[in-house]
Amino acid sequence: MSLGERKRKILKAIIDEYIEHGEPVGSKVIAMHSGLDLSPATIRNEMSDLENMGYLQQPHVSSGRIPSQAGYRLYVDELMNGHKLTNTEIEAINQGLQLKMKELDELIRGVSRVMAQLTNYTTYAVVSGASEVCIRKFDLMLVDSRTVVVVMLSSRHDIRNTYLKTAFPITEEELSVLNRMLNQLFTNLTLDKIDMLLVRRAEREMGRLGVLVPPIVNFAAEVMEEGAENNVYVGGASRILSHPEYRDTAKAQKLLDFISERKGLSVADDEGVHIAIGRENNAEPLSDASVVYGSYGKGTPMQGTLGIVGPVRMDYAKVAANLNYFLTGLDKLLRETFSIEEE
Amino acid sequence: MSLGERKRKILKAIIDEYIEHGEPVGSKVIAMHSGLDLSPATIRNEMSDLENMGYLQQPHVSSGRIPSQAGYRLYVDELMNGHKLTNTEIEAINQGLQLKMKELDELIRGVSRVMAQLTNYTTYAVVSGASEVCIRKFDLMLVDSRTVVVVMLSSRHDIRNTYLKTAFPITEEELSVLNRMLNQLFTNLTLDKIDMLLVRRAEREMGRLGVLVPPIVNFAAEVMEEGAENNVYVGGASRILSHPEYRDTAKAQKLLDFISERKGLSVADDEGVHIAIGRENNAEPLSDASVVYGSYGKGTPMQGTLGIVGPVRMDYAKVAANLNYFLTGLDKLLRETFSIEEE
DNA sequence: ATTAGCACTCGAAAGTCGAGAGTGCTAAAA
DNA sequence: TTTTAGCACTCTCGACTTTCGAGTGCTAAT
Repeated sequence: MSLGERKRKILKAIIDEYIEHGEPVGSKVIAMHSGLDLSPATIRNEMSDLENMGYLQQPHVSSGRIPSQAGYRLYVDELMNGHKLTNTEIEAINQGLQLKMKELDELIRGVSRVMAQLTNYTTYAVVSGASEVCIRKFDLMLVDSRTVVVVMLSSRHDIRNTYLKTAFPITEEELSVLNRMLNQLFTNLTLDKIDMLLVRRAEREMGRLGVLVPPIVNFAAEVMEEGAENNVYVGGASRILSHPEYRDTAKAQKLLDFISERKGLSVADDEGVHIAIGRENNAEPLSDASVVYGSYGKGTPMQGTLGIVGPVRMDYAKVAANLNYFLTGLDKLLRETFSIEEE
Repeated sequence: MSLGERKRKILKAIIDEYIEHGEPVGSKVIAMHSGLDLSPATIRNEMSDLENMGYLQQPHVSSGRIPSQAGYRLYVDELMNGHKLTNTEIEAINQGLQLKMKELDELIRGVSRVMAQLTNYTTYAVVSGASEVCIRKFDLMLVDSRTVVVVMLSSRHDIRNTYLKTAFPITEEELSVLNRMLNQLFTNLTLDKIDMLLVRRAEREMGRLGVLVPPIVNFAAEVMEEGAENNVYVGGASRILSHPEYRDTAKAQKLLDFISERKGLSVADDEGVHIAIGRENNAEPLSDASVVYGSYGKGTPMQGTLGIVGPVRMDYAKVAANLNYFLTGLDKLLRETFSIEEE
């Protein structure tokens, strides 16, 4: 059953109005401000129809209507205007993007923070785990004669480090031998290719520095394991507090806790911005929240999803437009960084 | 004017009771549960005195008393019982400490998270800036023929990295020359010792790899600058929401915003646990919050302060005991790591 | 010095009431 | 057939009142 043009216009006007003001909207306001030249009574009839069709609902009989989740869905799919980014927004996004490109491993953390600032909603970024993680490079540095810092670069472009203490002093020369050996034996191997035999062999070959091998390999294994998992960052957690639908602290906390759990957040792996409204999120704590999300960096080792979480009454047009622009920019930067040519 | 023993006992009983239940306490409860063998009427007289002395206050005339900030101060200084850590707490702390000792630069972030989990309050950790920061080591890695990762280790034991792209392919050999040169020229220099002449000279000497010198030195300068600043991490931001005094979202947000500002938080540099109650914090947004904080790692490059922020009605005994134990453990670990012997 | 007794105060919860916004329905107008 | 004016009706919201009870301060007796 498809809606007539007039019903669509009225529905759109109601939702626009409700998104802006957050209060049930009555027939009078729509009659006046919608541009349609109709009396409140006519609007009322149409509203009644829209309610029967499931697009609107009435908190109580003597109050205006608010959109149902189905109503929002239709709005998002077919009714809402594209939001034209303001210059301020564009500038803020561009600036946000430049911020952290220097330090790739901090990038995503920063991105989710910037996006939170931009939209005033809580955001999350999921860095997708890769199935085949390996260590690209080991690098050992001597801090003092008995302290070694091990830096390793994974195929996911994580750079991780760990400190090791030795019982005896070691020299730069010894260390560089160990360094070379680690890079020969343990780079570009996925976790399942590293077995105890290999570790033993390395240990034996290295003489007295052999004791360093197991802790280093262990740490490497940890890095690889973590690299295989999705990694989630949350930005602007406290921002949901500024929205009236989360005036109730318990509700706010439930949502925040769920997000901080870092599980069950929507992940995209195709182009474009996705919107999940209320119960469309298949997670109970999100049943009265909406998530706007999209994928970035597809094809690069840093691919992932950036999402914005807010109340169902959210300015979808604006948020989606912002996210879209942000994603496009981020994508471009990542492609340049990882030298992926457009085909 | 010093308090008689009986008044002290009554005051202690009142504050204990109030901390536990959060509601104004009346004379009856104290008469029954305080162990003192006195009638409510007597208690009332004493309470009246205590109010005149400024240790208690009455929300309204027909309600029980609550402690004033001065009352809490006295309680904290002289009245409260030491809290004996439970086995569960000890275990949780020990586990929390081991968690991240491997990765020093992640350590403090982790510490503040663990402490938040432990106490169910919002926490912060300030890593003190050092006045004389320098780069200890540079380390260059070739990711692919035109991408270099620069890793640098600062005297603050920050390990930071940045990605550089070159217009032309470079070899391992070239890179190791650059690496050696950077380590010779730019390590162990504070920021004020690095001038353009030095950079120019290095640039010239390096031939075609010279173009890499300025961005690397710039980044190093950034790292040094940041190392001179205090660095603040916040843990468990959403936890204040679980305390009834922050049922009011606006209030909660004001406090959270202040903490996230990362400025004006109390820093300690002597032994032991400090407690600042309400307006004792010299920051307006903290005027009805309390901060329990203490210093760790004194003498190591990672020294700083760990603090817990909560409502004035806080279980000081428990929080202080937990923090104290945590700080001691952390301190010990840091001293071992940085090989500082006890004198 | 302590305590029982009692009048008093005041906040919180429940109840009452009128105003106003908004509806649905009906009958007239277009 | 569609639209609209008119009107009775519903229900929330805020203001006001009432009731209840916890807790007090004071007085007089112990």
